[in-house]
Parts: sequence; C-alpha cells; structure tokens
Amino acid sequence: MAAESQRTATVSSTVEDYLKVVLKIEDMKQRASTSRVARHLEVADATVTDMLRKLKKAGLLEYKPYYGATLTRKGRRMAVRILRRHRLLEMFLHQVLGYGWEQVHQEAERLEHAVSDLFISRIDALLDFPVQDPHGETIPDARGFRQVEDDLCLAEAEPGGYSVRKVTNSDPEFLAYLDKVGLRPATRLWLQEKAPFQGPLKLLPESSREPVYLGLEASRSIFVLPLKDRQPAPESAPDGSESRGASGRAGRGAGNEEE
Amino acid sequence: MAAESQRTATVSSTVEDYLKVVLKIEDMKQRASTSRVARHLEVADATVTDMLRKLKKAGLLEYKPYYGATLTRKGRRMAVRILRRHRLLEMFLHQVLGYGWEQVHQEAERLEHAVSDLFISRIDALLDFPVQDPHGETIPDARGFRQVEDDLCLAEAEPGGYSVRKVTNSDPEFLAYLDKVGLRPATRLWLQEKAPFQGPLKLLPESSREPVYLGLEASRSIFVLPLKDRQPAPESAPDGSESRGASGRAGRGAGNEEE
DNA sequence: CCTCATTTTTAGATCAGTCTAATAAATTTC
DNA sequence: GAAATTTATTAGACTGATCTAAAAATGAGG
Repeated sequence: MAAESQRTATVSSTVEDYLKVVLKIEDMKQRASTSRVARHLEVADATVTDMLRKLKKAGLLEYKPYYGATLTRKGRRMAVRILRRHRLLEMFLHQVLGYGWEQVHQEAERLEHAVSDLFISRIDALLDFPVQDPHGETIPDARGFRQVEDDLCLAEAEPGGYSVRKVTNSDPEFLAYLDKVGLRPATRLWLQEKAPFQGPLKLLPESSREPVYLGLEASRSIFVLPLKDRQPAPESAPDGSESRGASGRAGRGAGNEEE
Repeated sequence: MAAESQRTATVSSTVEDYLKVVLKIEDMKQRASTSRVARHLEVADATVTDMLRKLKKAGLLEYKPYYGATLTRKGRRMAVRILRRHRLLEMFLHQVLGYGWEQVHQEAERLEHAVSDLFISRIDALLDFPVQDPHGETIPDARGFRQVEDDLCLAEAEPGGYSVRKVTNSDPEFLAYLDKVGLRPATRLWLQEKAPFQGPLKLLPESSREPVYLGLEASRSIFVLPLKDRQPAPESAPDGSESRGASGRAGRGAGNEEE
C-alpha cells in the first residue's frame, strides 16, 4: 500500500469501468450521482455506493454521501488513459481489421482492459498517431492531454449547413442506421427544419437526395460544426426563407485538422 | 450472417485456463493430476480439486478423485479453440505489431480471453491463414483440427544436422537467449556432441561460427527435424572426427520458410 | 501386511463484486 | 412545513476463485 504515486497502480477492469463512467458523466457536465453511475454501468445502486466508497479510499475520487463522486487528479489520469486506449483500439479495429464503426465499441470495451501499453503504442504508431476515432471522438494523447472540442449538438442547432463532427452513441443499430442514411463524421448535412414540440429534425445529408427525419432524442448524440461558407439550401428547401439563423459565430472550427 | 454451429457456452477465462492446461498436459502424454495442474497454473492444489469437480459437473472433463482429469470432447473442443486463439494472436503480434517472439506469449495470454470470434477471423485472414505461430507451434484450424507434428526433442537427438521445428518454452529470457545465439524455428543447427551424465549439448547453429553449449534441461524445449541430406559436420569437431568447415548451407527445411 | 511419505481432498476462511430488501436522507409537492 | 416521492445507504447474502491447515487416501519399502 505504501508506494503511492506509482506508474499506474494496477486496478481491476471493474474499477477502470467505474472511473470511465464517472469521467463520461463529468464530461457531460452532470453530477456523478450514485444512480447515474449505476444506470451507466447497469448495476444496482447499492453496488455503486460501495464501490464509490472504495474508490475514495483508494484516492481515485472524492465521494460525498447523498451527493456523488468527483474524480481526483489521479482518478482522472487513469480514466483518460482508458479513454485513450478505447478510442485507439476502435480506430485500430476500424482501420486495420475492417470493423464497421458500429462494431468497434463492443470489442474495444473488452480489449481496453486487456492490452498492454506496448500494444497501445504499437497500434498508435501503426495508425500514424490518429487524433480521432471512428465516431469522431478525439483521442487523448499519450500524456493524457485532451483536445478541447468546440462543437454543437444537432438538437440545439438552428437550420443551416453543418459538417458532422462526432456521434456520441454506441448502439450498433443506431449507428448502422446513421450510416445507411449517410450521416457519418466528416460528412456534411443541411438542417432544413425542426418540427416544434420536441418534433423530429428534417435533414439533408450531402450524400442523399431524400431528406431524413430524425427524432430529437436521436439528434442529441450528433455533434456538428457550422459550415464556413453558407451555401444556399440545396433543393427542396422548406418554405421558410429564414435559413439565416444564428449564424454569427461561424468562425474558426477549433483545433482539429479535419475538413 | 455467420450462425455459429457450435454454440460455445461461454465460460470464464479462469475455466479457459484450466482447460488449456489440461490439454497441454495431455499433449505431453502425462496424467493431468491435481498437483500437475496446480503447478502449471500456479495455484494451490486444493483450488484445483474444487475446480476439477466443477468442470466435471459442467461436462468439460472427466475427473477421478486421486487420479486426475481427462478432457471430454466438449472440453477438448473448447481448449483447442483457446489454443488456436492464443497462437493466432501470437502470430498477429509478431507479424503485424512487430513484437519479438519472446514478447508475444504474455500478451496473447490475456488477449485470448478477450477478443471476439470476429477479431480472430479477421487476423486469420490478415495473416493469410498461418499454420504456425512464432515459436513454430502449429495453429489448429477453425474447425479445431490439429496437424500432427512429427518432430524430435533435441534432448533425445543424436549428433547430426537438424532444423529447428519449434520451441516449447515461453520464458522471455530464455527465448531472447536462443534468439541471440541464432536458435529460432526454421533455422538449422548441427548437434556436435552430448556430454554424458545429463551434461550440456554442444551445438553449432547455422548462423554462428562459435559453438553454443546448451543445458540438457533447456534442450528439452527445443524440437527439431533431422535434415534430409546429412552434410558433414562443419568445423571445430571435438574429438578428432572430421572437420571440414564451411557448412554448405543448402538443403531445405521441413515445411516452413522464414527469413 | 504395516508404516510412512506423498498426494489429494475436505473444511473453513477471505476477497471482490454483485444482489435484494429495508431503512434513511434529500427533495418535491401540496 | 409535513407528507409523499425519489434517491441513497445499510444490512445481509451470494458467487467465483482463491487460500491455509488438517484429515484422508494412495502407493512404496521393508
């Protein structure tokens, strides 16, 4: 127990999963409450209470009863390490083994706990140090630095032209559907209309002639960047000529070299 | 749409390890006794007794108290499946990720339990359906068929010329040493002399001018095939036999070509 | 055939991770 | 602000895999 601050004091894959989930929740700017963590991991609340106490004791997170958890620096470091592994593995499965983007998550979920650091550094080099995974998520670098993303949730976007930045959903069915209708990272789309009262979005992906109707809930997992040059709406434009919405800050698109 | 024929009832990675060890012991024509299994797995004997009873109940092996275990057809099928995974993974790590042959075992040991069938079939294709792993061990095919090997333990070999068929030892230090002195699968060697009373072997690997002295115990993990055309002993023959130098390095090995 | 050393099994315990059911705290509603 | 609802914790138990220590079976030597 004594030797602390060691290089990655090995933890179980269960612990890695808990840390990963807390990080994910924090990234969504939510409170990592017992029940929220339990929902993500699909375990009983009581199990989470126990585990959070244990992780607090291990110095991986702060835990206030009836409130929830916050990662410590050490816990965050470990969580980001897993995140990096996960995303690199996804990219590897996609690029080297030909997995579809809807297949990579499940496999990476198991491999992230099993592969060595050597494995990770080898695939990193083999892939030429990728900065994004197949869903458009950015890959933390080897030191744990994470690029800040500056994207917009499609559910909150105004009508206009966008490019798809990332899709934060790992349900294979859903991803297969998006793929089918031509919604993939780095593709462009035109948001034509948002139906009122939590209604669906009317989208025109660049690869498609037909508009696609997407439920608002589903649109929450799609993140986009406004296109710089606002082209006119490609055909079948809806009645409203107000495709000039909240254009204002269509400036630089953060730091990633992606078109 | 690959509907798997053999419904592989999922077992824990611990169970997979037990089956693998029993298979290995049976392959060595030994009795899979409690203590032998325990030694291989580095667990207490009592733990093995428990587990063997459990595996018997699951129909994976026969177990006679105070005697030991024998794999059933079902147990053998599962064990061979793991063996295939292990060796394919080793080959993948070696060929695709550039691992040294002394590094592959440890990593494969963890991955064999974690990767999916899809992963295995993808690397199998990527490697063009290899039949051997980096140690020269044959890889069972997808249906579980295993090529019968017809090789000879170096410890039992008479002086003469041989090609290295396989090395059945996964100690990284030992493998690194063999590598250094030029003893790798598909390389040739001349067994010059066997010292009496469990003494060491005097070997001349094809890549080396200096003879190598190898302990008898170490030689037990090296398996060879006699060379067809018996060339004369290359130089430095000990007690005055012939010593025509410069091994004519012609003559082909048994099936594999590497290098 | 009996004794002794070795091997194996039994008995009882531990640890990590999980569960359900009961209780308690926090929050929302009236 | 008290009751109702939601959320979280405690208590107790289970499973899988392991351990140690003690008891029992096996098999070898006299």
